[in-house]
Amino acid sequence: MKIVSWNVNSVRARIQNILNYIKQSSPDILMLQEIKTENKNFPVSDFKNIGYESHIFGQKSYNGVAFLSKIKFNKISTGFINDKLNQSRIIAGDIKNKSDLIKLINIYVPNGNPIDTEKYDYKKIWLKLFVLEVKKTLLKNKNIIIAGDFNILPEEIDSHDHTKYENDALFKLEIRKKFRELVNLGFVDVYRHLNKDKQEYTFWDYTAGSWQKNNGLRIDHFLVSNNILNNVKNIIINKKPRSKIKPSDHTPIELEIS
DNA sequence: ATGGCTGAGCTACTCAGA
Repeated sequence: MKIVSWNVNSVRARIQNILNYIKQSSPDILMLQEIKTENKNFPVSDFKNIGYESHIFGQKSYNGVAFLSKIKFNKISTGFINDKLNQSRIIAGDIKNKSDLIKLINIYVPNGNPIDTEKYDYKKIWLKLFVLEVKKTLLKNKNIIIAGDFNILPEEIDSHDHTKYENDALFKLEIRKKFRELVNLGFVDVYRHLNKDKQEYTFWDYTAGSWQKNNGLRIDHFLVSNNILNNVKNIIINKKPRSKIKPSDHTPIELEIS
């Protein structure tokens, strides 16, 4: 089964790129972040026409997450944490994989910049609530996949120049500690697990020729719980969509499980 | 390079992104 996570930076502005990507890559499940639209304006029929059901947690202008899926989802929920600002940042649902029931949690973590503002406090509180809720969820289901735009650079190797990010909400030590805390509940950062020293990115800023210079960041991640780590076959950062006309600033990360 | 693009909402310009 192929499960993909992609921050598309507006589902409506990106519809043709997304449809092209799906036709080439044919994921079983596509987890979208930053759809930037309300449920009623989500292009459900465009995806239905190529065989995908939509499960949407939208918001006007900002944020918003969704699942596109060829397979059936159960128990879709949009209230995973009590988001203090009522922003649409998490959608979760259960899927059947052979005899396993797997909970998929699709997240768009707050950016948190600049760090001397309430935006940074919101990111910290959000992460705290999220870690607490994942810990509770693990007691009920040991099979969990968390994927999405984490807005966290886990280590120095995950950016083109970590010295520029020491006082950035993506790389502040206390934020990276929250990421470690989440992993230490019993997860594996799949990309880093299978690529110990490789320096690849999932995001390149639109400005300053970042893409051309490969000045990127690895901030989109797949965390798989230890119980299903043996099911992981492969993980790939697919850079092709970032090279297209009118791209998202993020590119898809693709997980293959058995 | 001290935010240099981009999208949404709206229809001039701000907010947000990372």
